[in-house]
Amino acid sequence: MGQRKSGHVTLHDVAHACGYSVSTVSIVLSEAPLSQNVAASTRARIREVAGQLGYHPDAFARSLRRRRSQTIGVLAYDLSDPFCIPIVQGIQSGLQPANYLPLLMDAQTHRALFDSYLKMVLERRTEGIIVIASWVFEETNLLADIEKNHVPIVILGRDLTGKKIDSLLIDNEAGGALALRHLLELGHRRIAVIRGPEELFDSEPRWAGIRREAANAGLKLEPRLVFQLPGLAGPTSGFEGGRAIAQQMLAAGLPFTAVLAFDDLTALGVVRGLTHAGLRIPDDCSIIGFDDVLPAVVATPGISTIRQPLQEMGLLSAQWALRAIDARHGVASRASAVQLHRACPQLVVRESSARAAQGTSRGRAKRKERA
Amino acid sequence: MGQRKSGHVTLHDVAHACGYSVSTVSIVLSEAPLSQNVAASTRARIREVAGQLGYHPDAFARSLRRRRSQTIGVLAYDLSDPFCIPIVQGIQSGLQPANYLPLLMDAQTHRALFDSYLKMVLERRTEGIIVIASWVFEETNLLADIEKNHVPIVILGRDLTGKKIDSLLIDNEAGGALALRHLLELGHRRIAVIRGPEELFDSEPRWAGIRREAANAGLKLEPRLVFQLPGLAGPTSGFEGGRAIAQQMLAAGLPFTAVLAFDDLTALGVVRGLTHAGLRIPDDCSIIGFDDVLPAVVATPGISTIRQPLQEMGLLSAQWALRAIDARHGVASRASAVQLHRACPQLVVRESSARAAQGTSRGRAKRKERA
DNA sequence: TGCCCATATTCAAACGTTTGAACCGCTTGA
DNA sequence: TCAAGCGGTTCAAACGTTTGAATATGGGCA
Repeated sequence: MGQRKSGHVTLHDVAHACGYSVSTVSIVLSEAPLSQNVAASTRARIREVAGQLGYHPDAFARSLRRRRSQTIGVLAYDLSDPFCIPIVQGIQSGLQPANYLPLLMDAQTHRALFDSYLKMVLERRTEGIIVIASWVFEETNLLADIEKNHVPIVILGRDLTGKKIDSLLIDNEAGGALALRHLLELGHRRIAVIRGPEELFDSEPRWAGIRREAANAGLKLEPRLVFQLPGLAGPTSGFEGGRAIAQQMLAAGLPFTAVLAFDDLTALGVVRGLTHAGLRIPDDCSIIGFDDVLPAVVATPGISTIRQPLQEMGLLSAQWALRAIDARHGVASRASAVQLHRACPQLVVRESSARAAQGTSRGRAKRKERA
Repeated sequence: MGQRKSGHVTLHDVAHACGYSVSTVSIVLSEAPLSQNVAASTRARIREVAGQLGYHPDAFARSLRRRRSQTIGVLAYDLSDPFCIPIVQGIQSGLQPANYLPLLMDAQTHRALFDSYLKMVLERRTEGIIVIASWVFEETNLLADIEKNHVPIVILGRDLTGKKIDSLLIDNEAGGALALRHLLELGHRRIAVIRGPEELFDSEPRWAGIRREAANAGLKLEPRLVFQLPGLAGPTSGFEGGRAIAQQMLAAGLPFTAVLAFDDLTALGVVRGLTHAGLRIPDDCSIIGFDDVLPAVVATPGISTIRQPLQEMGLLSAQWALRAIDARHGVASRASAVQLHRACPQLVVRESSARAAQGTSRGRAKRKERA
């Protein structure tokens, strides 16, 4: 039919087919302000022909000319972590109304991939970048390039306001405290804690919150019941770590009635480890996780956890990015200060936590206090 | 510094800064064949300046000129389904070596979103489209537009070869048979089956495989123990469905020692339902799922399941797409016939399936044969 | 008749690249 | 001495849009 060198239908094709000039066709199809001056009959005719030919405007040419890509880059450190998904969905729903498209990239925890994607994002002229919680992000020297190219960034999952980057994260300290308080309120005093891996930013403040809450309650945490997850590697490393630590816990020979795990996958690992050792959850031991990801919902027993409002956080990050873009184009007030949002964690009680064993009506007789 | 109207550093800026023409700079930085003719000192100088300025080529301008977007669109029906993630990763790793980038979009099961994304994909001139298993895809009239614009499509998760679309899917029939065979080999005869929702393409052949295997083994499936999942809505609808059906199963009053669930989330729902009714898995009842998604791995007991090689399938789909693109550019042999690949399902035995209750050494005494 | 206004349409330049062809100054073999 | 060749660099046109300025057409009004 009317196609030219490239396989695509162009404005030129449509113009040729209906006898008007490229300009007119462009004005009509892009609904430019000028299109009010175009005769209604012409408009109709052009639209009709465009439809017949299956015309879709070329985003490259358009973006090149308009200098807007209508795209923002989303860099996830690992999509296979169920943690990322709700965030991505939130971002998407935040972008949708503004007709922006997320350019989603999964670094799969590979540093090299991360860098190369960051470069691609820059090349594709995304008007903003949202980074989902990445270890090493700040080291990368691409950050300088990003600044040179004036692309606004939002980071989700850690505080980089010190580097003048808008940051959004959960209030880890409050979350840690909330988790411990829940266990305390259920009457637990002998509580094992699994701290997060050292290279993860969340680990420290979460642990601080736990200690604070313990201090408030006059509880002294037994140091031998405090464990530390090894570094992360792969999506199930939290699970494996939790499982291994559960065994260590039992081997330690100290009594405990509850475990506060760093996150949900770790909690699920603990469930596995303790269950295999013959304990029952929550009758013999309560467990609480963190994040509230899908596996925590569908496991049995359902895992009590501290919920991160991931979707809301994603949404907000998208809105921030859009605002920053507007500012760059002079729409909104320019040069507002760098922002920080600490999302509020929320306790979700499911089946993995229950009153401490002694004197409970619900629990069956404890069969083994420990291995 | 040297920036011009757009906030970005352009070839022109670099040329200006180092005193060479735009052409030379382009030739050097894009490593065109001609760059061998450029003096080594010039090359070095240009690279140096480009680096200093933080130059990144504008993908729009480049793609416009080269008529290659180096991008393929990936349309997932719902990213929050853990099923999608390994596929996406597979696609990504298949695209990586060819330096193609996936433009990932999550339709979130919304028909309207799906259409608008499809349109965007077309506008962004992705050179190919991979669709992950979508109910209604074939209905959409955009399909005609896609054809008009000559963009190769691959669909993952159903057979659309009838519409001349390359298709990749699991051998559902073999998978269903495999699942049943596993239960039979463990000595189960009273087996409940949960069929998939009607609108899902996988449901029917999977059920056919089950019936075939049953017939082979001379087993007659009890019709009152065959259930049907209601239509899907949301990521946890499979779980909720399985849970509800587990209760119906018990209420039916018929003995059964195993459940063959449509997928893993359904299986997890069944675990929840039966566990709450006081049964133990697998001692009192074996359960097998389908897919092998993350929650099935980290649940306790781990869910025995039929694994789909999702990552491999994703990888293959990417390779197909790339091949089709090559063909369009005359590199590979043109016009090969439409392709179909049925991936081979694989049994993964975990903890949710065990020998049938009677006469087993492993199982504890069955406490309730049924509710 | 000439002038202005409104309406409907087109011109042409730009966006930032890539690339075939052209150019320039030198050497070199005939 | 000259044509040919070559290394190194630049010209200029194109890719498909958008858009401010320009054009053509036709009244209406003085």
